[in-house]
Amino acid sequence: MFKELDPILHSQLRLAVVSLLVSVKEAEFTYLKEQTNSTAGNLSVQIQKLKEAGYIEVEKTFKDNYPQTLCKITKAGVHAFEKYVKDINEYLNQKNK
Amino acid sequence: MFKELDPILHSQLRLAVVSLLVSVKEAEFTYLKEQTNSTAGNLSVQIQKLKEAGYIEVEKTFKDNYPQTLCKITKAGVHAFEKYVKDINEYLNQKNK
DNA sequence: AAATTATGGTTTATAATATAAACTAATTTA
DNA sequence: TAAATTAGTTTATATTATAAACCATAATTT
Repeated sequence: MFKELDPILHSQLRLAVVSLLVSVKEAEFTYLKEQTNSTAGNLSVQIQKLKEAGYIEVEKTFKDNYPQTLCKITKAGVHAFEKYVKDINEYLNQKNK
Repeated sequence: MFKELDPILHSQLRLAVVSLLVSVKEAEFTYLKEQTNSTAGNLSVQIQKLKEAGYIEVEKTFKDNYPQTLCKITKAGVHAFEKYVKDINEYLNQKNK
């Protein structure tokens, strides 16, 4: 009845990041930091974990002389997100059947 | 944009328990254990936390000579659950606006 | 040009969490 | 009466999330 919730996504900040990347397709570190209201340290760690899980790709370049970390979601990331949405909805909707 | 997710409810087992109690209104420990596929230890701890948060009420009685732990949701619990559902939906729906 | 501040992060330390394992206490069964 | 079952609780541990501290380079100020 209650399916296991993907522990990679069942984390407030990682879920927010993936949620953003699903719609945006590509985003900078600073953009994600602003949108999620997170600290740089926390975001850095969670981006690493999402990368290790294969849910996002991270590209490090330079922009206007400053380092730039670009994140984009992978197919696995999209699939995992969609599954998470389905799974958690069984917890949220009264139609727990 | 992304609201804080109530840390009491943003936990797989506690969310499952509250989700059940919202519809069932009252349930035994053993019923919750079966429905959530949890271990007794884990469930015991999470029930304590939900009780401390004021989200559920716990009544301990005896039934057929065995101890029986009855849980029912409180008004605060219902409100918190409804808020959590609203809040996490902003993470789940692409209409992040 | 030296010192200071800002940018864009990473690494480390810590506190909180989730979970399983071990335990308790009473009851039932063999 | 010994073993197993029921219904939990407590304790220990491993994982997490998070903030604090740190690092390197660039830009700015004096």
